[in-house]
This record gives sequence, C-alpha cells and structure tokens, in this order.
Amino acid sequence: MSSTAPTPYAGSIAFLLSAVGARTAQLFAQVLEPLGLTTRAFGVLTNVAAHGPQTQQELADGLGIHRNNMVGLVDELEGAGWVRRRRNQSDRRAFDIILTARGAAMARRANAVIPPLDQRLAAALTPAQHRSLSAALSVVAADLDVQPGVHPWLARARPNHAGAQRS
Amino acid sequence: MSSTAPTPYAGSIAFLLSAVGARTAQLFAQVLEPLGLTTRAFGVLTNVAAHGPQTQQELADGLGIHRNNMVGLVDELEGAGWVRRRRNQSDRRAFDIILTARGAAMARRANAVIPPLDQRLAAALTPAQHRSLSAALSVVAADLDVQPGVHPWLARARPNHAGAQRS
DNA sequence: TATTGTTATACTCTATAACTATA
DNA sequence: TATAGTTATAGAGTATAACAATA
Repeated sequence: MSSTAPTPYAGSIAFLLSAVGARTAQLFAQVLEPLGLTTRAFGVLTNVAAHGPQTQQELADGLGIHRNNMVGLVDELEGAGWVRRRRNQSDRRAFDIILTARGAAMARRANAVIPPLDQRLAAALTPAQHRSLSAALSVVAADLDVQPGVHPWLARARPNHAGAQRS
Repeated sequence: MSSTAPTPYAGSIAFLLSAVGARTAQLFAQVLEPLGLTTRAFGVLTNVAAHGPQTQQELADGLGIHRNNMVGLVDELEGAGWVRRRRNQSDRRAFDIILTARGAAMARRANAVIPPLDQRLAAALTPAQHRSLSAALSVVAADLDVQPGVHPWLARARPNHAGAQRS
C-alpha cells in the first residue's frame, strides 16, 4: 500500500518558483536591512521617488497593502526624515507624501541594491539562460496579473533565524 | 533634483522571482484549501508519505520549521486522522509520525494537485520556454542552496483578501 | 548534561471595525 | 453618504524560554 515515492514535486515549476521566489525575497530583505529599510519601506520610498507625490490611499492601493497599515509605514519613513506629509490642497482629507532630499538619496541607494542582487541570482546561469529566464518570468508575471513592484506577500520575507537545515 | 524615473526595477530578476514566486505560493495555498490542507500540513503529509515514519524533530528539521510548531501541526494532522503518533522503540522520548490509510489517500490527492498547477503556471509559455524555465530555476535553486520541498517561508503564503489592486 | 516533545509568553504582522474630518 | 487618515482590538504566526521524560 504505502508507496514511498521519492518526492514527486522536486521538478515542479510551482515548487521551484515558490522556493526560489521566497529565497529571493529573503535575500532582498537582507541586502535592504543595512540601509535600515524594510521591503515595504522600500516599496513606498521608490514608488514616491519614481512617480512623485501620492496620497497614502494611492500608495496603499499601488503597493497592495491596506491604508491602515500605511499609516505606521509613513510614520516610520517620516521619522527617518525620508518623506513628509503635506495636506492635499484640493482634498483636505488627504495627505500627499513628499520625498525629502534625504529620502531621494536613500531611494537611490536602495535602487542601487537591485542590480548586484540580480547578478548574484543569475550567477550560475549562462547569459542566454539569464535572458530566457527574464523573458519567461515576464510572460508568467503578465499571465498571472502580477503587477511590477513590491507586493504585499513580499513584505513577509524577513531574514529567518532558521536553525533547521538538516540539523 | 528629484528624478522621477519610471520604476527602475520592473525588469529585475529579483523582483520578477519574488513576485511570481509569491503569487505561485498563493495559488498553491488556494488549490490546497479545498482539501482542508495548509501548505505546512501538505509538507508534513507528503514528507511522511514519501520518506516513511519520522520523528517530529526530524520532520521539523526537514521542513525548516521549529519543533515547537511541529507539535500543533501534528496535532492537526492526527485530529484529521491522517497520521498517528507512535513511541519510538529505541528512543522513548521521541514519537514516530506514522501515515494512516486515510493519510496516504490524502497525500495522493494532495500530490495530484501539483501537475495542474504547473500547467496553469506555464500556460502562457511555449514548450521550449517551459523547459528552459524549469532548467534555469533548477540551476538557481541549486546555486542558492534551496532544498526541494516545502519551505518555511512558503508556509506564509495564504490567500490574501487584498482589496487593493488600484482601487 | 543533552535531547524530544510540550506548554506558555511575547512579539510581529495582519484583519476588522470604528472614529474624525472632510467631501 | 462616502472617503482619507487614524486608532484600537483581535487574530494569526513565530521566536524564545522553560519544563518533564528520557537519553
């Protein structure tokens, strides 16, 4: 009866994508940590840097997190001096989140972290493999309606103590 | 000063892997849900089904979760009648986790969920792209020391209410 | 003394609901 | 009445520390 098969999912794309994606998110969180940035803070900072002032609600929608959680996130960035709140003139209920000069500098440092990470991830691939991986991932991302940017689930990826790994 | 560049990371492999991986883990959790299985339960069940009886400590090590958390997980599986605890004869501190007949049936149903998910993930790819994606992911997984199987971070991926998505 | 399973506690992140001020 | 921001509360999930039984 009990067929002890040798892990039927080792070559599964679903498992490979989940596992490699999770490890990637973990590495991303690790390279961001020395800058004092969480992945969510990275998302807000680079979003504002790239697309200009936005209300907290707009940022929350764009990043896929709830506006309730955006409050503390903006508090954190404001406390670090990277952004500031400014009352929106046409809608006085809303705050525009404005990048400061220090915030712009931090956004540049944060974005500069990405290319080395990409290189590290693709270190074992041939240039042709690297290109085809990028292309295939872009196709899958579009097919699955995955928005480019920082995602709510990504925010979960924190460095893991992980005392496990086969004793 | 503030250079409003158009999202410099849209083509980044790190972002593509993180985002597609997270979405994949979410889809995985969703197809498991109708079976009454969480991703961690899937991990324990298929691990025991594939590799035979193991102690809770061995399972915890193999799946990368803490033995403290394994207690409740085994409680859950035992409550569902899929596994049972049996005192290890040579080490009476430990329990061997044994698959029941119902557990074996559930493990087969759980494993059967993977191929359709793989097909769905690769639906937009050509066969050649599908193959090269699998190959590249395997290479990266090996390079990053990602073990095949269920990972602790994967367990995080739960269906998200996500009322966001651009309002 | 070290290890297995267990329980308890604290901390983080998130989900939900409410409140205020504006629209 | 609806929405932006805020706050509070409760629920998951996990990390840490302890404990009893056994090695």
